[in-house]
Amino acid sequence: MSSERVHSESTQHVKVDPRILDAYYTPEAVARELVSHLPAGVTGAVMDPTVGDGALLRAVHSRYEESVTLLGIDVNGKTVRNLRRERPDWCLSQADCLKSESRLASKAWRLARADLDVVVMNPPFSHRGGGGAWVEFGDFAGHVAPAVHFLTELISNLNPRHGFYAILPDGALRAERHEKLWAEIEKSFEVRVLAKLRTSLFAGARVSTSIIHLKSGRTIRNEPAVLQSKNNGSCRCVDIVRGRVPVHKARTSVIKDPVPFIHTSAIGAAQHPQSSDLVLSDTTPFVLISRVGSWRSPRTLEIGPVVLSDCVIAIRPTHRPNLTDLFEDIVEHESLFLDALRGTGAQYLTLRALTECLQKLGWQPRISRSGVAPTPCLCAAETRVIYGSQ
DNA sequence: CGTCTGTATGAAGGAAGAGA
DNA sequence: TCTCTTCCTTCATACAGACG
Repeated sequence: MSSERVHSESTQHVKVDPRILDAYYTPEAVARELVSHLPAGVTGAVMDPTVGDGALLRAVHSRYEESVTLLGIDVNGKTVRNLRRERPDWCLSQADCLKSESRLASKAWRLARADLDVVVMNPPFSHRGGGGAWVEFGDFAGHVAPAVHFLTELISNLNPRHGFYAILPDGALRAERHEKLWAEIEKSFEVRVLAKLRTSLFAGARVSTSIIHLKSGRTIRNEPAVLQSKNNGSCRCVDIVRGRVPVHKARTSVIKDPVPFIHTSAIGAAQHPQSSDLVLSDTTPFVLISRVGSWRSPRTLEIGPVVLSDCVIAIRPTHRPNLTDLFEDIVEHESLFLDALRGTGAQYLTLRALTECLQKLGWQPRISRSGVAPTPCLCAAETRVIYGSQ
């Protein structure tokens, strides 16, 4: 996972300077899983640019035995020296693959540039506090997480016949800041998620990860189909409102005039904590769903006002009689929302992902501010909305 | 008055770590 | 070991003050 890995037993993790990276080894089981996805006819060079204790290359060797040449690079000199003693037949170099001068000086990199079959990799993951690196790729320029930085450097400089097989955190694949970069990558690479890994595979970490494959060639995306949903011909506009009040603030606020506070654990069952910030209160009716954590059955809430926790999202139909239709649509197509829940750590639903889900169901969502009265919709349907006085 | 720069605030994404 | 809550970080926008 990390180019800062220290040689030791696999499956253990070693904390390095937390301002830089957490270092984890690739567990043998994960290495075998990744290698099982490689094609049968690999006969040339296979490279791991963050070789660490060599788990990935060992898995490659046990599958292809002597038919492949193994190249490994790691930024940590001690790691490379230890591995050289263990595996004198591998070509191992100490270099920083993120720096062109450093990698160009290494023998393993030069051999990989000349002729390469496959890259297997488990790059350093992003983590809290990491601002990321500035990356330029095609028309994309921006800050990306370390794992994505690594991947971008490699796909920009190597051309393996069978492509790149990488273990990446969900954040690397799903974060909105990477969205444009992936769109750019998919212009010239076929990108496939081969497997999703369990969150507990890396000892000491809780990360959602996947094995992905990038191969030269354009990805053809299927247009998302609009699913069948109830449509009575009326206005299908809905407001998406993300709650704004963190739980800890709700607890410490001064009581003025208690307003029900709605948190994930209280979906459908309003609580009365200490908060009463009427400015942040939202007008029902709406369908409540949780934003962070696992998917819970949505609930409708028809009596307001309420204060929404920042962990929940309210979906409010502009045409009030549509509340039941909206609720039933969400319940019926729950799998759509389950698929949209992603995250390296906890799972969460982004407003964009939610918007796409609702669009697939034939709704016309727009993102509204919490605590602000709903404005009439601009759709063609002739419906009038009256809130508050009903 | 318009522009530039610095600061405050808000919105949203996202991961650590507590607790079950 | 896994789930879920808490709340941190980043980015965007609004606002205020300095300056020409």
